[in-house]
Amino acid sequence: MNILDDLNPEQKKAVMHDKGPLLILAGAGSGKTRVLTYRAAYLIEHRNVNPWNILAVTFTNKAAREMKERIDRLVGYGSENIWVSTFHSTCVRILRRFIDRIGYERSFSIYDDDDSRALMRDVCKYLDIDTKRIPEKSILNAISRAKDELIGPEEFEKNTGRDYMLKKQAEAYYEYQKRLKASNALDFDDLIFKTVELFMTDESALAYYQNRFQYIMVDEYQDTNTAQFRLIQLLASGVNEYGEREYNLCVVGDDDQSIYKFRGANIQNILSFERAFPNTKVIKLEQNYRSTKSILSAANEVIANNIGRKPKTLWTANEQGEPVTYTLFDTDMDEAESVTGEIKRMVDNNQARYNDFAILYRTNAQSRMFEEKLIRKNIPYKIIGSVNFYARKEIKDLLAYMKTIDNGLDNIAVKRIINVPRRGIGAATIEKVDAYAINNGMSFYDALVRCEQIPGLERSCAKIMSFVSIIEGLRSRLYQENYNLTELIDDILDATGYLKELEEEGSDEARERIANIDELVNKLVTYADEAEEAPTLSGFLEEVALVSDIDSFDESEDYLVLMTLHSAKGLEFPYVYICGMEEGIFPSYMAMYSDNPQDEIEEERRLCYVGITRARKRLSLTAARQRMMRGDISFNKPSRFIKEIPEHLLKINMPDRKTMTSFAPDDYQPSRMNYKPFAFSEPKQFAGNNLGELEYGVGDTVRHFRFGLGKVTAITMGGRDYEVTVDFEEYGTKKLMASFAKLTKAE
DNA sequence: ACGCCGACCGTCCGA
DNA sequence: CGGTCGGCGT
Repeated sequence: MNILDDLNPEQKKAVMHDKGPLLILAGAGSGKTRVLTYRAAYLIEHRNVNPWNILAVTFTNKAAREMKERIDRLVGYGSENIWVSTFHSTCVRILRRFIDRIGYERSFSIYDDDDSRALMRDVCKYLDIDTKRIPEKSILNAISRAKDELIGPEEFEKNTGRDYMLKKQAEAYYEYQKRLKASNALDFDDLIFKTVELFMTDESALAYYQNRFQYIMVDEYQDTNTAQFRLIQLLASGVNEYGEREYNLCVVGDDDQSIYKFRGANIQNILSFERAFPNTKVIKLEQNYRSTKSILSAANEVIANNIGRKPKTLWTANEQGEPVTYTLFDTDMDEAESVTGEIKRMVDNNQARYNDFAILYRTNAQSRMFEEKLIRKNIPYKIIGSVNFYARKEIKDLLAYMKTIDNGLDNIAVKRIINVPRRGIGAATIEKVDAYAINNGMSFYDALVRCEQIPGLERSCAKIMSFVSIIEGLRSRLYQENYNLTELIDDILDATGYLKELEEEGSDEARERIANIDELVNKLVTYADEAEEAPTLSGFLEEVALVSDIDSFDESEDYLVLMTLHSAKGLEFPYVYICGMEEGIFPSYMAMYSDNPQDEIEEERRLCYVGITRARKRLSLTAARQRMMRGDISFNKPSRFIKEIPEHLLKINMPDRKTMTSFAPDDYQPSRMNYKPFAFSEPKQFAGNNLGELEYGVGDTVRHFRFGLGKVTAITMGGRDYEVTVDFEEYGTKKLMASFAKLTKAE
């Protein structure tokens, strides 16, 4: 076999690169996954590298799974020993083995956002922090950013100065971290942070992994944060048998696709990689294999508006293809109706299947209108990232039972379910137990066990004891022979009366909850069947904690998929719709009016670039003049990103309905009153600017009073008016302002 | 202790 | 608009 045959020269160089740091700047669609997988295969087959010594890190489980499958197909056997997983899973695996060295128990819980918020609520109450003035969310956010930067509570406090707000946040950070520890729990950011901490404090643990991971590959490197960079740097800094540092680290990224600054991604990681790792070999992959020339040119034109990027130009040998289309609708409802209708028509005519399409948007809220239309049209669809399955109440309740059984120290889990279903244990009781637990340095659960010693609890104690005995009963069964996890969940549902309560309620909502519970049981069975090691409760909880919605996306199933532009990163589709191309939506209002609009608009633009480059054959952009947002009607201008695509690449569609009016004028500024960014009660800003509808579109023949007959070749918006390009039979091509030219449609 | 209702709020993106 | 929280009545 020669796997090198289907690679271009640059790709080949990357695959065959021997030792030392390698930075691959891989443009969108340039075959970076191919390079990574081939490289892994090449190392194994041609350099005699033991698969055991290779680590590949991705951002999503889906990407990890796919990479594994592709390597599997390339190398016969042994590939199962390659460690391919996400940053978070990698860290969990490491911590499960060594976290006791930094004072946690190896059975630690993983807190999701909800759990973290519940904990922070407790913390704020305890510290008397007025969450009206300092919302929990903002504190959690500050902590999260700090952890991204490897800043612990001590260092955070040092940097607070005299700022009251920051001082309070520092206090909360301390207490939050203290309580996580007491609950033997880690939040998402801790997974990375604590792994770095482990490696910094325990040389033998670090040496173990440095020795194991002699070749490291990182995908989507542009989205790593400082903590992740440090983690990779530590792992890659092992020495070989001659005592030399080789830095066999291969990272793949594209600075133009960096779209996660808001969650701490540090673009410097890619921009200064060469400085961090001396003698870095840099390889650029600039040939795009995915998109048509039209689509790629549009992408290049848009991203060219960003300054401070690594210079590169993607090119493709693919055909020119159809022009990118842009359609401005009256309302978001028209937009959804038309897009879904167009897709259905193509599928009905057997021109495409549903899974050839993707509808992309900036915010999850935009999915609503589409969903309504899809249901009405009976189109099979999947919305990625709307309500996370594991965030549903009944699922979280059951998981909290499992966590309580698995890790009795997990105070948040215990508090969540102590009165679910209702056992007559109220807030007052919980408060007393909690205070007792804190004063006596014990866990909430241990305090429950000793509730007889807690003053003022005489009446509730019986109720508490019955809860404790349920948990103890379930826990003891876990250690029986032949007891499996499916039985456990059945026993939980049974012993707690959870299922019974739902069955008795009999409402539609209750039925749906039961269906969700069944789904959870299914997932548990799947987990037990597919687990690589012996299935355990912690193993299942861990898997659940680390899945994201995109992981469940299966492109081989024939449904239409809708998702945010962020979720679409790394995917491709023949036909892509990017909807809601409006100022205030995309780019978002937050970016436009932030402290640093320049930077944030550039990030939005990169997001736009990511979106455009998802399309293989056809890209359709849409916008709406008016749109329902949070119950109000808002009016937005078309997105600046539309204007950044040169007109010769853009085909402006007129919606079917004859209601075209002008674009909003350029000086049309969103209102900032009332924190309602772009909502107006009346569209009065349009008054005096009514240019009348355009009765013609691109391709139509029109008549001008002086130039005679001509064919419309393009319509763009310039400022306050349409700019119409007409190819006249006698006078050649002219650009005209629609409101002045008085063009009429000729038959 | 608990359920209901109305006020209020926060507005994006996500592992 | 939709979720959450606090107040109030039972």
